[in-house]
Amino acid sequence: MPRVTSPALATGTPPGTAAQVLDVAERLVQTRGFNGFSYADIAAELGITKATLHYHFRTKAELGGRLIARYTGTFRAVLESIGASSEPASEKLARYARVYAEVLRNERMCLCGMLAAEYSTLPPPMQQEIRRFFDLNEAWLSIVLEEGRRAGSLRFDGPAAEVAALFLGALEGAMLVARSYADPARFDSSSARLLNDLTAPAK
Amino acid sequence: MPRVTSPALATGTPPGTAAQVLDVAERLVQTRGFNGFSYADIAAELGITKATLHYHFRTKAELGGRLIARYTGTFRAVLESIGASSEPASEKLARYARVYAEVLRNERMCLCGMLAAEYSTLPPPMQQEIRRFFDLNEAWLSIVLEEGRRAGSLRFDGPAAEVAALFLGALEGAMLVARSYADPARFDSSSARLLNDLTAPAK
DNA sequence: GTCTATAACGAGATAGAC
DNA sequence: GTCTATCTCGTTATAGAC
Repeated sequence: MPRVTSPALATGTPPGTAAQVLDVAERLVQTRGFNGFSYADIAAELGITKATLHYHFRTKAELGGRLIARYTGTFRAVLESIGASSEPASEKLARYARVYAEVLRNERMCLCGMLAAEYSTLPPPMQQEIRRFFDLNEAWLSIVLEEGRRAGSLRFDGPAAEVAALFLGALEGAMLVARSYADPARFDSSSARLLNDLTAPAK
Repeated sequence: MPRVTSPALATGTPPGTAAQVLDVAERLVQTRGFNGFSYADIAAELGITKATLHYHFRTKAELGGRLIARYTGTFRAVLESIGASSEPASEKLARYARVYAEVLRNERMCLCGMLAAEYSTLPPPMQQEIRRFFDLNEAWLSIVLEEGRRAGSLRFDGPAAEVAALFLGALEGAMLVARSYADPARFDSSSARLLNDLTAPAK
């Protein structure tokens, strides 16, 4: 028998089983890694069987792929939202960093940062989607950085793409290390310093 | 029958089974993660049985602990070597970054950076050793940074410990992302930029 | 769409012979 | 110090009833 039959409300999508599975799986990947959880973990948490999981996501690789796709989609929407605002580029970068800080405060690592560690053990389709996530972030960052440099709110030398790569990597690494100390303030410190180097700045 | 009975030479320690196991396991952790390999992988590569592995390392947790201990010890020696030189602090930092670049060129992630991703799945003794590794690195970096600021070869604001944390995290993150692209040059770019921000610098 | 049951395999670990 | 043999459990995945 179906466990939950919540009706589709006018507002928002109801939490169908597939969505609930994605929610739990996402948290497990972000905290334990793709090789650090099993279908049994998800099933136990939702009170369903592993067989039901396989009905919604035939294989773990497929679940992983859909996980990244959803995460990237959500992220893209956030980036577009921040990008569309009329704030100075420096503030857009600060808001971007705050997104990562929020993830960390939930005791999680960036989904794709976590998967990047396990990269060589993942199926090629997942690998490709991970790179796409990074590409998306760096492309967005490059645009914001260039915009800030033109407007004078940011100062840096060389290609914006290089600064974007540094910024992204530094945030990912700051999350990675801060998590070992269960200390979000560690991340905030590095984040603020990165921002400051781009605004106060050079020479 | 014993597979290899290489005599202990006057120079260096012969590659006993335990050391060979550590070598293989280290590479597997750095490329696949602690949850991404098994005793069977090591045994197959060395042509021994899993039982033999358990003789040298009773549990996988013990193997993991000894792995970090050896890695930290090697790292400590490298840091002391760099620290003892009479080069300017900026060059010491550059040499430090080159150590990471070398790891990446071997298609590996920093051992403890990798383990930091899997942190929440690891036994507490391993967790503590991971933090010790980061502590060691940040303490060393703090000293070098302070030394460089006093001597005038480095310029930065605020506590050296904060800059050390940023520097360490940024290198770890740069490795993490660069590995997904199999592109060491990505790391070199971020690394050079970090160094430059500390030497060319602020305001 | 969810269940029970089970297949098929790999994991970490141990006993005991040599 | 290394082996063979085995145990126990967890893993992904499938078949078929409801």
